[in-house]
Amino acid sequence: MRNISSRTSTKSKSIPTPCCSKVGIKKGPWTPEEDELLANYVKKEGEGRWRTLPKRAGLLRCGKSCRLRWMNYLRPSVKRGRIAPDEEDLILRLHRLLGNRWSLIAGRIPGRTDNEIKNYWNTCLSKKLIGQGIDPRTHKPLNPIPNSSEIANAPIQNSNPSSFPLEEDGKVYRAVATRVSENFTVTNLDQFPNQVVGDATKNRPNCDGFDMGLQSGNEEDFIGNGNDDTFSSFLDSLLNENVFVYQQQQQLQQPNMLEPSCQTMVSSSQVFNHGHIWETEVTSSRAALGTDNCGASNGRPA
DNA sequence: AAGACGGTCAACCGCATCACG
DNA sequence: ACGTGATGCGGTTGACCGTCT
Repeated sequence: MRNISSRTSTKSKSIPTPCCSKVGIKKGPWTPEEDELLANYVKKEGEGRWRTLPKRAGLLRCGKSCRLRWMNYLRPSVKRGRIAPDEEDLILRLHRLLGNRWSLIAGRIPGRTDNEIKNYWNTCLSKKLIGQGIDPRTHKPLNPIPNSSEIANAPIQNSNPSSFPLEEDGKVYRAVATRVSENFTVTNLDQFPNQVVGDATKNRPNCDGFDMGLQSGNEEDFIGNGNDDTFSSFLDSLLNENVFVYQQQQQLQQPNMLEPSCQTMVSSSQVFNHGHIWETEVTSSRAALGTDNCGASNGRPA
């Protein structure tokens, strides 16, 4: 990680913006003095009220800039340094499950920010996947081999779905999973605010090419209130299942490509799943809205 | 030695959602 | 129900730095 102080004396960007266009509002890299002012103020007064914070803290910055600086750099819980191999593995699996939901992914990796993970993905991981012949958006082979694509494109069926009420960061999630014969297909990992379920399909973040489908917010499917433990354990199980299928696809395409850490996980998944083939199909937002170019249909079959 | 090039990452931008009156 | 300000999120930009030629 580059030392921030080496960048603090650089020229500020000068493009005017709606929130920073006021005369006297500073832009560009933060100086150590500004960092200290902000950190001291937030430690003393707490987070929030970002709009008025700069004035109260004696900073010539807009509130957005202050919030970003605190969240991505100054917060004590922010972990600096290189992404560890196990973190990278986790990012890969979470991205396969969640798509470009950087804040959700970051929420599962202690000390890492969404910005950091997003940067790491865009600069390192996506290129690494492309180099391995894998589409970083879909996590499927760029040039599918028929046999392997059979796994990747296992039919999504909708008989007897089970809903998983989940909650994280104060938001409620729903994952609808369907077990069909030997295949377990997660057909929906839905997110919606607890209070406005009906708006769940509006403006979902970019799914970035996932094979997306989204069940419209149907409150009858929702079973009670979940908690973070439920979400964690469910997501963990998804991750374990997901890595198994992921490695299966990779093995079919490039048999000698597995890294040692992944091989270990595959073994455990195989034991856990009693040799069954598991498929995880995670769906996300924008396709369901008809506002992206993912080319996906509107959710699961009825 | 120096310019070109590419990678990295902090910061900015626009937009959507939330909260509240 | 509606309007408005605050907050949060993902995409993009551009400066810095190391490596290559």
